[in-house]
This record gives sequence, C-alpha cells and structure tokens, in this order.
Amino acid sequence: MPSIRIILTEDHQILRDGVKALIASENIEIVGEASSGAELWRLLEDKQPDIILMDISLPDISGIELTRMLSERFPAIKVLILSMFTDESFINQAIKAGAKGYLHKNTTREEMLVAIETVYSGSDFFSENISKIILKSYIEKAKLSSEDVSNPHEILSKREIEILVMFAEGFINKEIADKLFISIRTVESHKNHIMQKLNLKTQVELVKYAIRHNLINI
Amino acid sequence: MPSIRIILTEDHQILRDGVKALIASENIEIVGEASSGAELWRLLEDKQPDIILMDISLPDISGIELTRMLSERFPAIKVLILSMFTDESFINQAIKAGAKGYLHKNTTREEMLVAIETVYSGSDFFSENISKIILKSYIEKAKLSSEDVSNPHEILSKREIEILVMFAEGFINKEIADKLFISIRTVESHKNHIMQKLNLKTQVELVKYAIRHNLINI
DNA sequence: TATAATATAAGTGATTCACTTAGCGCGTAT
DNA sequence: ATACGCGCTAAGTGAATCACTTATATTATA
Repeated sequence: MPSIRIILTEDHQILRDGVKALIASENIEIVGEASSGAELWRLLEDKQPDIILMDISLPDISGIELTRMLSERFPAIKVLILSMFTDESFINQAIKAGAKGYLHKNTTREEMLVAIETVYSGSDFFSENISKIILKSYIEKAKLSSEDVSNPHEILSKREIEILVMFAEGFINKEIADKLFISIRTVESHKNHIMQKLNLKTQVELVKYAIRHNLINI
Repeated sequence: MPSIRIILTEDHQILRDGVKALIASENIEIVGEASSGAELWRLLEDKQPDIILMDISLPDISGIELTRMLSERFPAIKVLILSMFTDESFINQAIKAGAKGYLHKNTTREEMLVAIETVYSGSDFFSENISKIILKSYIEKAKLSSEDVSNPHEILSKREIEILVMFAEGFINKEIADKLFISIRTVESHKNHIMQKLNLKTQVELVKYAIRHNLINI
C-alpha cells in the first residue's frame, strides 16, 4: 500500500524536525517542507501531497488564508491545521477556509497519526480539546440567542409578521405595499407598531430580530 | 452528604421504572414522577428537586417548552433532557430553553450517573454522541457559510469593513460619522461603495451580508 | 357592553437612500 | 516620470424612508 505523502508548512525548523521524527514511518512520507506560504507554493508546482500539515503563523501569509487558496487551487489536498491557537474564531475560520482538521500543538504522536489517517480517509478530524472548544462555543451561542425569550408569533399579529418577513427579506416599503395592495403609509405604520412592540429602535435591529427568530432564512 | 433529588418527567411508566431502578442509590433520590407537564407542575408546588430528568414527547406539552417555563419559574432546577430524538434542532432548542444537559435514550447507566453529577455540580453535560451531532452541525454550518466564497476582507477595505460592521451592529449614519470623526456623507459614500462592490441593492442585504460573513454577532 | 387589539391611512419634519461628481494621497505599472 | 487604479474623504440632489402622531372601522376579548 502506498504511503501517505505529507508536506509540512511551519516556519520553525525545530518544530518541523520534531514532527518529522515523530510521524515518519513506512506509512507516512514527508515529501516536502515549507517555512512560508511562498515556499509552499513553489513546492506545489512540482508535486502535490495528500496532506499539508499547516501552521497558522507564517512569516508571509496566514495559514488560514493559505488554506483558502489551496482549497481553490488544489482541492484534493487535505489541510490539517497544527496551531498553538485555540480560539474558537481560528477554528471556525480554518473550517471555512477548507481545513479538514485542527490539532493543537500540544497534541500527542498518537493523536496526530489518527488525525492524519482520518483526514486521509476523507473524514474531518478535530481533536478532543478542539472539539470541546467548538462545543462550548456552540452552547454559548445557543444560550445567547435565547436571551430574548420572546416568541414573535405571540407578540406580533399575522399581518405584522407578514410585513416583517417581507421587509427582512429585502423588499422596500413600496414593494411590500404593492404586493399586499395596501398603502405605503400602512406598511410604515405596521413597521412602527412592530418596533414599538419589540422595543427596537432601528431597521437594522428589525432585520436582526427576524433572523434571530428564524422568520427568514439568511 | 445530601443526596441529589430528582423528578422524572416521562410519560411511559416502564421507562420511569427502568430509570428509577438504574439510578436510585444512596446518592440519588427520586422524589417524584410526572407523566405530563401538568402533573410536573402540580408536583413542583410542593417540592422542588435539584434535577428534572425530562422527556421531550409528553402528552400535553413539549418537554422543551416545559423546560423553557421551568427556567423562568424555577431557575435553580437543572433540566436534563432524556430523549429518543437526536436531531440537532432538538438539541439546539433544548439548550436555548435552558436545559443543562442532553442524553439519548440509549445512554448507559454510567453515563447517566456522570450526567446527573455533572449538571448537579453546575456544569453542562452533553453525551458523546450528542456532542458529535453538535460538532457535525457546527462544521457543516461553518462550511455552508463559506459557500459564498467571497471573503469580505479581500473585497472590502479596512475602513469599509469598519463601517459595515458598525452599521450592521445598529448604529445610524450619524453615530458612525461621529465615532469615526468623519462626515455623514463619507459614511454614505463608503456604504455605497460597499454595496457596489458586493452588488447589493438594499441596506437590508447589507446587514444580512455582514451576518453571513460573521462580521458581527447576531 | 366596554375595552383592547388589529388593520388601515395620512401629516410632517428629519433623516437616509441611491446616484453622481470630485479632490487628495499612495503605490504600481509602463 | 507620468499615468492609472484604488482608498478615503466630501458634497449635491431628488426620491424614499424614518419616527412620531393622529385617526377610523373592524374584530376579539373580558
């Protein structure tokens, strides 16, 4: 069976050597090393690996931005982030950029091997501590979004909901008025009533309210 | 040390008996059983437990709605959902309603005991399979929101992002102008440029764009 | 039956929208 | 070195909308 071909992208020599020593085996082949985004790009002109082990802090470009570019140019290459950052926003950005996994730098050899094999097989891998961070963020976000316990359907009339939805979908007053065969004034009145009921001050808050309460799909 | 006092809320007698047999011990005391929301509410008039083990499917009211009501009326009582549903939306709703934990009905005695002690101690508990569901949903949502591959930070200037963020947070033009020490006209110009660049037609779309791209927390 | 909520509509002054033009600075390309 | 593009700033203008108020008829609800 062919070995898994990996390029390390990490600007510290000592770390590259460490990782190399840890994971090189008959199953895993380190086919290249890059200490910057530019260097990685040059390497990829010749050969594409199965997996890129990617640091986030690089001298010339963020590893996340690099991941985004890779996802476009070389979608077959799997990016496994190996970072000292554990902020949820980094993890989130990495996923968005197309990373297939995220490891903290205090990971173990065993976990790294599992991660490599997991992403090689096509699945996502997020280590246990990273998963916990994601979970925590998910729960916090859910709790936050429930701080406003109000149910729009209890507070607002059908007509008001109808108009709020159309407004939040992007229709302007005139369009709403035409579609509902009522006057622009009436549309304005409804919106004012809604804002009074919900104690909202701006149209922007109105849109966000509609989104928070799943009245529209964003 | 005092035992943990629990009320079971579950409409199937056989399940209640099973759970009771499984978890009753010197540390855990089942102080009541309810087969419906109404019954639970009557029980709570007399005594409040530390934890309510709550099914979602109840004859008169959803366990989630019941959880929401409990969070308001008896915020000290911890609700631990015990459900056969594993849909992410149920889990999400449960968290929003104030549940401190979520267990699938195929959980083990050991896991249930850990869950009970965890929520009793004040932390949240989500079993491994539930956590996996949350994780999967988180990753999918992150990936989805990146389908619109346009990256605002690539398209918009720093100043434009700054103004877009403030606008989407709910500040009106005047406030943005004052905070940034620029003219209202300039704020308007920036917003117009942004809308041109992003091919957006209304302010509502602008707000939604900011939300979709995580420029603001909704 | 009285009271509240709903749906409709309009007046008004302030504000914003949407579009256009324009000066200045900075970096890059020819 | 000059030209060009881009970012930040600013203003003019007519239309649209905001935010606030008042008003009427109808429908629920207590």
